[in-house]
Amino acid sequence: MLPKATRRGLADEAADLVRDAIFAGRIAPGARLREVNLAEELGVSRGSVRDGLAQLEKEGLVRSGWHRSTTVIDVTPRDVQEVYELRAALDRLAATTARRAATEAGLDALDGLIAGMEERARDGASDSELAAADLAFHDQIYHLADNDRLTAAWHTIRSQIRLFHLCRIADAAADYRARVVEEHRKIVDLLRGDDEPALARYAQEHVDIARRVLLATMEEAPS
Amino acid sequence: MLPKATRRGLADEAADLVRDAIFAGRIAPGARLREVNLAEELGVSRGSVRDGLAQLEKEGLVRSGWHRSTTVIDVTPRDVQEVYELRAALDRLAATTARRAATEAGLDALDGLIAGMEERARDGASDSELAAADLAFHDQIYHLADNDRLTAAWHTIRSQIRLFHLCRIADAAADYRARVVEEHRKIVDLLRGDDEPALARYAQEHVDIARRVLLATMEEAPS
DNA sequence: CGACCATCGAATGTCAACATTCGACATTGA
DNA sequence: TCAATGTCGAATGTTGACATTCGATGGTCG
Repeated sequence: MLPKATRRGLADEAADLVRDAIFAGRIAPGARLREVNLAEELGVSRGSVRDGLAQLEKEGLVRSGWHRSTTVIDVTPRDVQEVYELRAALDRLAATTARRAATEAGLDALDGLIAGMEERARDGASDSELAAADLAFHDQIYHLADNDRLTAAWHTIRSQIRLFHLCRIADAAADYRARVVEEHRKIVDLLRGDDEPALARYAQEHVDIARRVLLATMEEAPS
Repeated sequence: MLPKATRRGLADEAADLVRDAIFAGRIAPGARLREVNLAEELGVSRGSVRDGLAQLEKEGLVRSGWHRSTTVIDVTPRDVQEVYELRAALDRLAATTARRAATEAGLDALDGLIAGMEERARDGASDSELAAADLAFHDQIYHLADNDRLTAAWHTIRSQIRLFHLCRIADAAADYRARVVEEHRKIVDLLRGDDEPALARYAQEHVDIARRVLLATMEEAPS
C-alpha cells in the first residue's frame, strides 16, 4: 500500500503545523490562538488559517466562539472522563465489527504493530513513540471495521487522547510500559476467537484501565 | 429557561438554509452544491457559504474533496448500515449514562415528549412531525447524559438520520407509527429502573429495529 | 476504431482590505 | 471605595478579486 499522495491545501498544512506545535508542547493547553499571528508566522493568509483551525476544532483540540479567540482545550479530569467514556463505546463497536470483517492479512498487520510496540518498549523508546504506536494499533482496528462514520467519530477524539498522553507522569508511564504489550496482544487474541461478548467486554475494559490510570496521575499532581 | 439568543454569523445562517432546503426536498441527495450559485442565491459571500458547507460536512450531510464540488450524500443501504451501527453504540452509552445522572425533572421531560408524540400519532400528524418528535426525545436523552463529546458525536449523525427518514415509504411509516410510542415508553421505564444491562440491550435493539425497517423499505423500492 | 493527450471552461483555493464585535480600561457618579 | 457605563483597541467576520486545479471535450496518433 502506497502512501496516499493526496493533494492537500494550505489549510490542511496549517492544521498539521499547529497540531504538531501543540503535541510538541510549543503551544500549551489553554493558550489563545490568534488568526493574525498564526497567519504571519506560517506565511499563509488568514483564510487558510481559519479553515485549518476549523479542522482542529472538528478534532476537539481547540474551541472557539462568536468573535472570540479560538483556544487550545484544557485537560481537566472531566475532559478525560468524557473522552474515555466515548472511546470505550467506540472501541467496543470497532472491535466487534472488525472481528467479523477482518481478513487474515489485516490481523497479521496487527501482529506486526504489536511486535514493533514490544521492540520499542524493550529498547527504551520515548513515551511519545510508544503512545504513537498505541494509537496506530487502534487505528488499524478502526480500519478493519471499515465504517467511515465510526472512523470519523474516532478521529474527533483521537487528537485529544494524544494530548492527554502528554500529561502522563513518569510513574504512570512505567506502569503503562509494563502492560501495554500484554493488553494489546489479548485484544488480538480475542479478535481471532469466537467469543464476541468477551471481546466487547475487554475492549471497554482496556479503555477503562487507561482512564483510571490517567485520572489517578491527574489527582496526584493537578498541574 | 430563556431561549439562548446566541449571536450567530452568516455562515451558520447559510448552513441552516441549505440544511432546511435538503430536508424540504428542494435539494436532492447526490446533488452538487456550487459555492458561487449558493452565494448568489443566498445573498452572501462565497467565504460564508464555504464555512457553512464545512459545518454541514461536519454533520455528514455533504461530502467534498480537493477542488471538487461538495455534494449531498447519497442514501445507500451501506450508509444506513454504517450510521445505524454507530448510532446503536452511541445510544447505548447515552442511555446508560443518562440513567445514572438523570434528575426526576429530566425524566419527567421525557414523559412530556412521549405524551406529545402520542398525541401526534393519534391525530394524524405528518411523518415529518413524528420523526422530529422522535429525534427530540433522543436529544433529551443525550442532554441528560451530559457529555459534550458524546453529544457532538450524536450531532455528526443526527442530520443523516433525519435525511434517511425522508426516504421512508408509506407502509413502513404505518408500521413505525404503530410502534413508536410503545418503544420510547419502554426506554423511559428502563431509565427509571435498576437493570442497566437490560437498558443497554434495549437501547441498541431500538436502533436495530429502525435499521431493519429502513433497509427493508430500501430493498423493496431501490430509488 | 480505440486509446492517449492537449486544451479549455468552470469551479474551488487563496489572498488582502473593509466592516463588525468583544473585552478591558478608564471615567464618573453615588 | 465600589459599581455602572462609555470609550477604545484588537481580533474576528465578511467581502470581492486573483490564482490554481479538476474534468470534460475534442483532436490526433497508433
